[in-house]
Amino acid sequence: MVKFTSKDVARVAGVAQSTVSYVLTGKRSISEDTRRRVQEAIDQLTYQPNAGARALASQRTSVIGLMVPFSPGIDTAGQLPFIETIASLARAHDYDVLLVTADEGADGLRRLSGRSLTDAIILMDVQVEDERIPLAASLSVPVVLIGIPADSSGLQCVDVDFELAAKLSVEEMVAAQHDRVLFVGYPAELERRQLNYIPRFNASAVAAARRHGLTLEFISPVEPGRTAAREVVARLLPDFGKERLGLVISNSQTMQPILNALIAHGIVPGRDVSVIAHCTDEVAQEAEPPVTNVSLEPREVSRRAIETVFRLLDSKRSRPKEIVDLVPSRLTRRSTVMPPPKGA
Amino acid sequence: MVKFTSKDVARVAGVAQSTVSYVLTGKRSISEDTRRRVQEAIDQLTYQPNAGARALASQRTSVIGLMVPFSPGIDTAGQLPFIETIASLARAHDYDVLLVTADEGADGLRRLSGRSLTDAIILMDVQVEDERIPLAASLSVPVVLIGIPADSSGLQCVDVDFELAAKLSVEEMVAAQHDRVLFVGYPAELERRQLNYIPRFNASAVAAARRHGLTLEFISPVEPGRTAAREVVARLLPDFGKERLGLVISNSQTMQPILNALIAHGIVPGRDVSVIAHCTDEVAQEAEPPVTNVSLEPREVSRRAIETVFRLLDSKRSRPKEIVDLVPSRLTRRSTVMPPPKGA
DNA sequence: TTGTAAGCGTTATCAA
DNA sequence: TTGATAACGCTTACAA
Repeated sequence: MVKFTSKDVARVAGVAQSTVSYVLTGKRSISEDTRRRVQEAIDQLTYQPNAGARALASQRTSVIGLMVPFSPGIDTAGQLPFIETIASLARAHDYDVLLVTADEGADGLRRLSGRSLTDAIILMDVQVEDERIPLAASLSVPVVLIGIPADSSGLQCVDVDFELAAKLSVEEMVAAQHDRVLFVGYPAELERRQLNYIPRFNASAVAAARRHGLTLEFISPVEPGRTAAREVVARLLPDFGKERLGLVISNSQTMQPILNALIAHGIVPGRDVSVIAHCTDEVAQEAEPPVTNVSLEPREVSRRAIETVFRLLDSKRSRPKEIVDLVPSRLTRRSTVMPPPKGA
Repeated sequence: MVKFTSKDVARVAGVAQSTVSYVLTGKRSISEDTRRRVQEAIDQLTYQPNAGARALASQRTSVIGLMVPFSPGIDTAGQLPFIETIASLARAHDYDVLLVTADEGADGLRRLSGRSLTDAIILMDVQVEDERIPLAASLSVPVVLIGIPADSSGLQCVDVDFELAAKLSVEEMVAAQHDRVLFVGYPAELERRQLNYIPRFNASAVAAARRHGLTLEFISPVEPGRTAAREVVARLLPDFGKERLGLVISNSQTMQPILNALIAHGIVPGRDVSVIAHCTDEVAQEAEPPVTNVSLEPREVSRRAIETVFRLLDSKRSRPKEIVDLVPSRLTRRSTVMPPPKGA
């Protein structure tokens, strides 16, 4: 397969090479006749501009770097909606996505920026103390964070509103008049990684509980999978029936195993215990049984991240002030929360 | 952040610009003294070569294109191990990964190749009749397929050995002396997409069953999620206990819902029914209950795909003959298959 | 409205 | 072992 250049197109169309470029970029007004001849030549040769040459001349790559938290023990399923949405929306803006894994760390960022591989970078799964953050703020390409670091100065952040999610969960438990609410926490691997949403979620839960005079307990860490779930449920076994017990399951991956473990002991969510999970609506709907949830909105988070990227790319140099953009959760009732007691 | 070029490095090191290039690429022998001075200048300026310029001059991008089957209704969780493995292994070879979604179709391939965005392309989830295939074979960049199209001429394919997986499943059911084996099939969306592994899996199952005089039934399509699973189990309900029934669950996503539905009816896998699933070992191990499985090996498939990519990149021009590389499944017993009857 | 030509930052050839 | 220098294929002033 021979590859043609804009010079070839120019020759066929009988114009200057620069005219071909101007037809393509639209940065100059072109007579209708010329435009047509050039376009015909382009079609005839199935010409496409060379990306490297374009990047070199224009200082723009039309590529967005996406650093994803692939590493052992990560919530594998939860990442895909982010990646998918970012890839699709980037293309809608005529950008491509270069995928790098978080295990490259700060060096990865240095590489993307230093080699001018991308015009902007999106960082997923930012940690509280994250070596990439101070670097990110000093790069020549704009960086948008998904997640919130301890110090986000100079950077744009987008994240799920974990505070709201925790608050909604607690309030729903309060409304259903529970004596005791347990927060079933995150896998040790996630806690170790200092994802700041964990303290945000928990602190907000504590605050909301205090406001309503509710006692809160935290079980943590809890691994995903059946074994850990069975242990958690076994530990609670003596208390079911004695009191109105509510479980808030913080992590998507531990939800179904916990439900299974409950059911295995004949404990029916919505009758013998209340369960609220923090997960996407799709996951909640397809759970067994469908579980009342406060939503995660990975697609909306991604949409806003991409939007922020393009805002930054547009407003070259006039760096907009940093913001933390939180996507609110909605609570959807699916009958795993017990109705308030008869007497009420 | 100022960006330095190899010219700057040359000035600082007191050498010609081309010498800097040669130090970096190692395509020329350099005196130890010069190399050191250049390296010091590089370190001092934290110089990194511009990717676009490099691609333009060298005709190599050091980027691999990965086309992934993101689209509504796809097995979201199952894709990630592929993507992750490919991204990591590419980096190990000093390549980056450009992610494009399959909804771009053949145009996406044309773009990657035509604009010289990538040195090679990996196509995931190839369909039987796939508009991208004839195009792929004619591109100037090598293409490796994950999945097998109707006509793979001129292309390298890597895939899970679905035939073997089906055969192992049937043989295990035969060994446990089942009267009747049901294959619980794939979601309609997957069947519609003409993924060739579906007929491969099913045909192999039929052939193996015939060899052993076993009757096979197929339930298909079966959507993922609780609703469809409950329907399937409800339909079978009259037959449990009357005969030795075996279920082979073809699709990872329908497995847990089916298990849940069985358990909800008091039907215990491994005692009242046999279940074998085709899924990764991780998923099988964490299922409730842990399920006997024939393995999917997404990481091994990805590893071989990347290996093939680099083989093709090395053997420029001397295009190796096309191959279909199948990754074998292993059967792992986890007690969801009933022991053979006492009398035996 | 169009053409000419100077870069962009590398690689790689040709001399030395 | 090293230095000049001509590509690489585009974008974008500067002229016309």
